[in-house]
Amino acid sequence: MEATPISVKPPSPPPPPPPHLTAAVPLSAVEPPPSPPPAVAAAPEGPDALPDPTSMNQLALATTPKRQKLEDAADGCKHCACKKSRCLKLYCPCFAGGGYCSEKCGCVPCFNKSDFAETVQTTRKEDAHNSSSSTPPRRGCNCKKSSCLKKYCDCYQDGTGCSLFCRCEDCKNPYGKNEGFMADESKRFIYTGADLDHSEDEHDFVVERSPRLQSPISKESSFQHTPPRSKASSRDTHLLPQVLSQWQPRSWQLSLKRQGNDHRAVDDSGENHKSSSHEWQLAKHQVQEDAYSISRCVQILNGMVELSQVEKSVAPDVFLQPGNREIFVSLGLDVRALWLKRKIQHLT
DNA sequence: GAGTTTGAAACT
DNA sequence: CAGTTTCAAACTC
Repeated sequence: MEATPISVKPPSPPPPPPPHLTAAVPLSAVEPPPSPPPAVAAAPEGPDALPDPTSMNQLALATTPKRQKLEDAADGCKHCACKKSRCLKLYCPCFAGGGYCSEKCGCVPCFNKSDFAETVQTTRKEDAHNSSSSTPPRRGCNCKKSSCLKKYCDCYQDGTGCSLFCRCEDCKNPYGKNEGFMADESKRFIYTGADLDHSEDEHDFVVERSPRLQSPISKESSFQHTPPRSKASSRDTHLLPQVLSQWQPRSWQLSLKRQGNDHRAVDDSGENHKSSSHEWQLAKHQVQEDAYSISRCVQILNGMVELSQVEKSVAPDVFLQPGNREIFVSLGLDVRALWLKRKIQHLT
């Protein structure tokens, strides 16, 4: 999610195109030329055609798709086909992706063009302004019926496994299930604190119910299978530990908020808050540390198709340096291999 | 190609 | 903030 340039859910609607604009430029004038039928994707479809995850990417690349997948083109346009949103709402993948629609889009009418840059900018600006800064960017999917087996699922579509950040139900993502492995004390702490009864003291909740905080990322059992991918997506970031340092699950925020409230409540005693805050910091630090563990790096390494066996055998030496581990994990998928190869060269 | 299903965004 | 509606893509037939 992605590096989400704009708010995912702005609370107020973007304004319609300014009257002067629409008056000066009739809708018909901004309608894109009839778009060619979407190029097609021969991706296997239907429940029976559940992809072999290991061959999925090759298959998608090698065959003519039955339906063109909305993915970034070179110009950043996703080739939408909006009809009602005027491409000024997040329904429009081009708008949501921060780019303009292109001539290849089939959208009508379209105001997400450089011709209407002012309108677009105003809309974005207001969206950003209206959106709550406390709302974390969406991470992972929220599938309920598709079992993460279809492209409705962002994770599946990106060829990534679901993570604990997903809220999917009955997850069967072939790239890696979200099995709710955090259904132990760690989960309660990290993820679903809000599910618990908070009528009791929050400090007890934090300290006593999470005696051993484990990293959701480093716990390898969370991902049943993560095959190599040929496609990288910004949305993959929901799997990356770096997210942990940038994003706090709602429950964390709630927890902190409550701690703040408790703070007022127990201000006189003081110590409780101080110690829980300390515990909190320790726990957070522990998560971040686990996220950059050697085992985590090796896990990522194993899934990298860009590296040879020899390189993979040497790469762990690079991870001996904690700084290297953090860089490696934090790097985007597209440059991770390049960076690692360079490091390996320095070693040898 | 039309109709249905799905999940996210927008709205109430 | 939960429930509903709207929207556009994915999917089925």
